[in-house]
Amino acid sequence: MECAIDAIATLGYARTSLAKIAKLAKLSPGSISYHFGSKDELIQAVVSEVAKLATEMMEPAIVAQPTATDALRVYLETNLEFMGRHRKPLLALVEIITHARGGTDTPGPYTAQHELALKDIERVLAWGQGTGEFREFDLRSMAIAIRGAVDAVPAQLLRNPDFDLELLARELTTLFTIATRRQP
Amino acid sequence: MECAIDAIATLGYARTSLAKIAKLAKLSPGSISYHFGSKDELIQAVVSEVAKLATEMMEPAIVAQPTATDALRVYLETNLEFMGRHRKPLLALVEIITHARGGTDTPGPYTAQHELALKDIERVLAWGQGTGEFREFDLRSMAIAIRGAVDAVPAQLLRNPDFDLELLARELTTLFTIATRRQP
DNA sequence: CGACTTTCTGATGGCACGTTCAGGATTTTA
DNA sequence: TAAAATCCTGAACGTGCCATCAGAAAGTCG
Repeated sequence: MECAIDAIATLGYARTSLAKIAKLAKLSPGSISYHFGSKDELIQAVVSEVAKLATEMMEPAIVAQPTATDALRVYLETNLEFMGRHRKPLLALVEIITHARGGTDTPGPYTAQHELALKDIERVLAWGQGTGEFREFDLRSMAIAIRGAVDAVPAQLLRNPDFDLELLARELTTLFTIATRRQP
Repeated sequence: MECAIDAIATLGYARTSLAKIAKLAKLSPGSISYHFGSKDELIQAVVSEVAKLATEMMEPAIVAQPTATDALRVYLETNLEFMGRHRKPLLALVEIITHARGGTDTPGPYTAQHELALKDIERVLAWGQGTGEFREFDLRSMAIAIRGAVDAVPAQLLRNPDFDLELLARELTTLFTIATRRQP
């Protein structure tokens, strides 16, 4: 799985084959099929692992915040911090999620996950509107903007490895703090 | 090319083959190679066509605005309007851009295009900061947030065809108007 | 030490892909 | 209408892919 992450993050999803992963792991191609059954199961295993790692790192810090404004700030901070700390796993995850498409009919296996991420944000936003911290706005639209900003980061990271994540984290928190708060 | 757009938008980039496109166009596979030389050239032709269509539709309206605030608003409006009007071409374009990766070394053919898009936004933002309409913020960070929000839309559109683009356009313009303006 | 399970190998089959090509069909030109 | 240019076909080739499998290798246990 480590080598699979490495391969996907380096080569991209499309160019990653079991043979390439096997070479990285110094194994024969058949050996991977033996352990994981199929390529899809290997991919699924990688997704589960990284997603678990991410939520374990982020969720506790977020729900511990006293106000919605703080929760939103910590949401952005922990997300970007995770990207800095676990670059390769994250890039692999993004590669997989953006490239995996269900058949013509099936809705695709990871769209549900994205929907869940939006719902998480909406919950924080609804909280802030409930307490009066936030102004009135459409929950879904604001959630899309927030998640969109976060999802844009991996591409930047891929292009420029020296990208300043801390600066972006500060800017995004002030940006969305201003954009969500009740106006004076 | 029309059928190529249709195929990519419907099936996704990975599942689109020359054979599938040929079937849609009621042609034989060889015929496509005859006209375009290679698959890459066909893809390139699609990208050029759609990109030209997009810039022709959006750029004049944006540069005609008197203030940076207006320009930013129109930037968001025209972008989302284009997505509503030309859904399939846009989805195809996004599929291609996000899925095309250069070799391990080459930087990828379309990353430059994305960088250009960010630079365009930064120019508007710098204008607004120069005139004093906008507060001080990091240009790149704000541009990433804006572009990220716009780029998140196609995925939504794919998931929910009845998505309310006009509502989103209104919400995003107020969001970023508030986020960029000089504070009272 | 010998039997059993677990792990691995490397060749194999079947498949889809992009591309090529000789030749037939169609349209344009003279 | 005859010749020439253009367009198209459908089969063929080479490649890379995932999955399979008989058997070798390594580890485990009575």
